[in-house]
Amino acid sequence: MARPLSEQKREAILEAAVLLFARRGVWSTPTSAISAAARVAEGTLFTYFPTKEMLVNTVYAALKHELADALLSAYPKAADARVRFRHIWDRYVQWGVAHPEKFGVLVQLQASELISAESRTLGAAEFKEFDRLAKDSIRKKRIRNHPLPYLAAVMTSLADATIGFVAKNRNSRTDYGSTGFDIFWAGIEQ
Amino acid sequence: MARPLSEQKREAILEAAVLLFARRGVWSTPTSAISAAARVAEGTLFTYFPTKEMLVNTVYAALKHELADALLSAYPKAADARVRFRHIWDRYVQWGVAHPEKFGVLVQLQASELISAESRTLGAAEFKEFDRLAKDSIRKKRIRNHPLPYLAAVMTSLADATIGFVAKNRNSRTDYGSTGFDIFWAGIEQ
Amino acid sequence: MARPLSEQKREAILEAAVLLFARRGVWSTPTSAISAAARVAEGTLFTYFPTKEMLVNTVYAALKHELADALLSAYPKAADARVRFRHIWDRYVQWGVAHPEKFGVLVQLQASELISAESRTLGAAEFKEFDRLAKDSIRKKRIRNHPLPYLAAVMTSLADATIGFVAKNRNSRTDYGSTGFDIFWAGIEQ
Amino acid sequence: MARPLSEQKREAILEAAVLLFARRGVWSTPTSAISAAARVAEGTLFTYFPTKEMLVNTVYAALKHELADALLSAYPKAADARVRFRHIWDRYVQWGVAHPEKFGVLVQLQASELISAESRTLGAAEFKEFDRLAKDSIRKKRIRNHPLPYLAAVMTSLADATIGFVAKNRNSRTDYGSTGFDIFWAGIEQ
DNA sequence: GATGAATGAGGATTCATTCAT
DNA sequence: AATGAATGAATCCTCATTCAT
Repeated sequence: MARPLSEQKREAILEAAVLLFARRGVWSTPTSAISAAARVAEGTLFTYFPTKEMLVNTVYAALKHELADALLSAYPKAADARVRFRHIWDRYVQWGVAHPEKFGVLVQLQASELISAESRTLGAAEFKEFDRLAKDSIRKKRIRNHPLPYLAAVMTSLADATIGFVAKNRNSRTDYGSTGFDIFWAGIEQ
Repeated sequence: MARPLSEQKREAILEAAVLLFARRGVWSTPTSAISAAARVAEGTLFTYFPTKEMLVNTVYAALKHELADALLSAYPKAADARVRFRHIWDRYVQWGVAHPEKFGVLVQLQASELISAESRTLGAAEFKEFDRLAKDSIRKKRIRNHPLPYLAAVMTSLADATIGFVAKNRNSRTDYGSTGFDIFWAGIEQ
Repeated sequence: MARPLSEQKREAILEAAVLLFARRGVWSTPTSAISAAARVAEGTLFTYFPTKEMLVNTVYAALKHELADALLSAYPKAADARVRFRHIWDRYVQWGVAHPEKFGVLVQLQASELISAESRTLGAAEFKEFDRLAKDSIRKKRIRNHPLPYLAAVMTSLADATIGFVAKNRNSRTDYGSTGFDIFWAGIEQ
Repeated sequence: MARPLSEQKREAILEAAVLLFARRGVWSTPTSAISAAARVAEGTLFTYFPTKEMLVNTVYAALKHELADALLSAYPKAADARVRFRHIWDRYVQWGVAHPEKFGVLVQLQASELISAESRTLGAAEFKEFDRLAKDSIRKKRIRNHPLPYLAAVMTSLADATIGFVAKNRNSRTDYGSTGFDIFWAGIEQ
C-alpha cells in the first residue's frame, strides 16, 4: 500500500487557509501561499482539494461546523427557553470573539460568490438545535411566531454585529454581549 | 487646452462597475470588463480612477451616499420617534429590495478588505440623521440607552437580514418588513 | 488613436514560432519562449493570438499559403501538362529543401491534433491551381482519371518523402528531385 | 525475493498508451491517464518504462514491429515481383485500415521529435523483406534502379496517403487500394 | 483627454517522476 | 514489485497598469 492521505496535512492546509484568508482576504491569497504556510508542496494542496474553490468551500463548512459545535457544549437542554437562547447567543458571540480570524473568514465567505448554494444549505443545517429550540419556544408561547429561518437570520445578524463591538470594547462600560442578547430577546419574546 | 474630465463618463464607469460587481463579484470583474461595459477605453478608466482599489472605494461611497439619501426623502422630522425610526427602517429595506444589485454590492464590499478604514468612517458619517434621531429618542426615554454606533449596527444588520427575506418572499403571508421593524423596535424601546 | 497593432510584431511572433517549433517541437515550445524570441512581452503574444492553439493554426495557414504561393511563381500556364506538373513538383520540392524548418513544422502540424478541420480545409483550398491542372489533364487524357483530392495527396506525399532525400543527399549521384517526379509522372500518366 | 515484472502489465500499459495516444494525442496524454486505463498504479508505469519518452519509443517500436509482421503473413516468397510488391502493399494498407488507432499513432510518432534516431533506424530495419524484394527486382530489371531507402519511402508515403482514402471511402466507386498500387507500380516498373 | 496596444508579474493548475509504505 | 501520495518545475493565460499615438 502507498502512503495514505494524511489527515494532519489536510488540517494544516485548512488552518493555513483560514489564517491567510483572514489576513489577506480570500481572493488575495494564492494557493501557493497556503501550501507554503502549511509546509506542503504546491501540488500537494491539490491532492487534498482539487480546486481552490473546493478548498474555500471546505473551509466554510469546517468553520460552520466548528461554530455549530461550540454552541452545543454544555447546552442546558432542560432549562427555560430564555436560558437556552442565552446559552446559544453567548456561545456564538464568545466563539466569534475568541476566534477572530475564523469569524472574519466566515463573514467574508458568507458574502462571497465562491460559496456554493449547496455549501450554504449544508451550513445552515448545522444549526438544527436552534431550530428545535425556536419551534419549541413558539409552541410554548415564549416567543412570537416567526418563520424559523428568519428567526435564525435575526439572531445571527445581531450576534455578528455584536461580536465586533465586544472585541473592540473589551474594557468598556457596556457589556455588548448582554446588551445584544437583551435586545434580541426583547425583540422576539411574547 | 486639455479636455476636462467628463462627469458622464465617470458615472458610466461607476454604474458599469456596480452592475458587474453584482453579477460576477468584485474580484472576478477585471477593469477591462468595466471599461467595456461603460463603453470607454481601458485606459480611460484610469484617468478617472487611478487604481481599481480607488474605483471600488468610490463605488462604495456612492452607494452609501445613495442609500443615506433614500432614507431622508420625505423624512417626517417632527413625528414621533417610533414613526421616524419606522420611516428610516422602511426606506432602508425598500432601497435594498428595489436595488438588489446595488445592495448586493454594498454587502460584498462591507465584508471586503478592499474598503479602507477611511471609506468606512465616511460611509458611517452619512447616517447622521439616524444618530440625531437615536440621541433624541434616548434623551426622551423612548428607547433604552445604548452607544449610538451599536444602535446603528443593530438596525443595519437587522435590516440587511430582512431585505433578503422580503426579496425572496414577495407573496408570502409574512410581511418581513413590518415584522423586522417590530422586532427591532421591541428590542430597543424603553 | 492608440498604438495600432503592429504587423511587424505579428510577423516576428509567427517567425519565432516557426523557428522554435522546428527546433523543439510544437508541444515543447512554451509561448514564453516564442515571445522572448520575438522580442515581445509574454502578454503581447496574446493580443495577437488569443490562444496558443490559434497561434499554431495561424502558423499552419501561413506556411500553407507561402508554399502554395511558391508553386505559382513563373507558372507556365500555357505549357504542356507534364511541364506544368513538373513545375509544381519542382517548386514544391525546392521550397521544402530551401526552408527546412518551415517544411518540418508543416509536416509536424499536418499530423497534429492541434490543427482544426477548418484550418485543414482552408489549407487544401490554397492549391486550386493544382486541381485545375489535374482536371484539365484528365480531360485531355494526359493522365488517368483519379479523384482530385487523391491525386493531390499522391503528389504531396511523394514530394514530402522526396524532400528529405534531396536535403540529405545534395551531392549524391541520384537526383532525387527528378527521380521522384519521374516516378510520380509514370504513376499517373495515361 | 522480488516479484518479477509482469508481461501482462507491460502489455496493458502499451495498449492503453496506443489507445489514448490515438484519442488525445501523444502530448496530451498524461502518464497518469495511461496507468489508469491500464488499471495499474501511476508509479507502476515507471517500473516498466523509466520515462515517458521510453514508453513512447517502445510504443513506436511495437507498432512498427506489428506492421512489419502483418506484411509477411502468407508472403508469397516465390511469386512474381509484382505479386510480391502487391502483397506487401495490400497488407500494409489493410493493416492501416484495420487498425486506425495504431496507424494514427504511428503517423503521429513518425512526425514527432520524441522518437529517437535509433528507434527510427530499428523501425526501418523491420522491413528487410521489402529490401530483399526491391534488390531482387532491380537485379531482374522488373523495376528501375533506385536507392533502396528511397523506394521504401516512396511506397510507405503512398500507402500512408492511400490508407486515409480507403478508410473514408469504403463504399465509393474508387478502390483506392488497387488504384494506389497501380500508381506505385507504374511509377517504379521498368 | 482618449485610446487601446504593450507590459510582465502573478496565479491556478498539471504532470512526470520520486519515494514512503 | 506495487501503490498512490508528494513534489515542484513548468505552463498558459489574466489583468492592473503604463505609455505611445
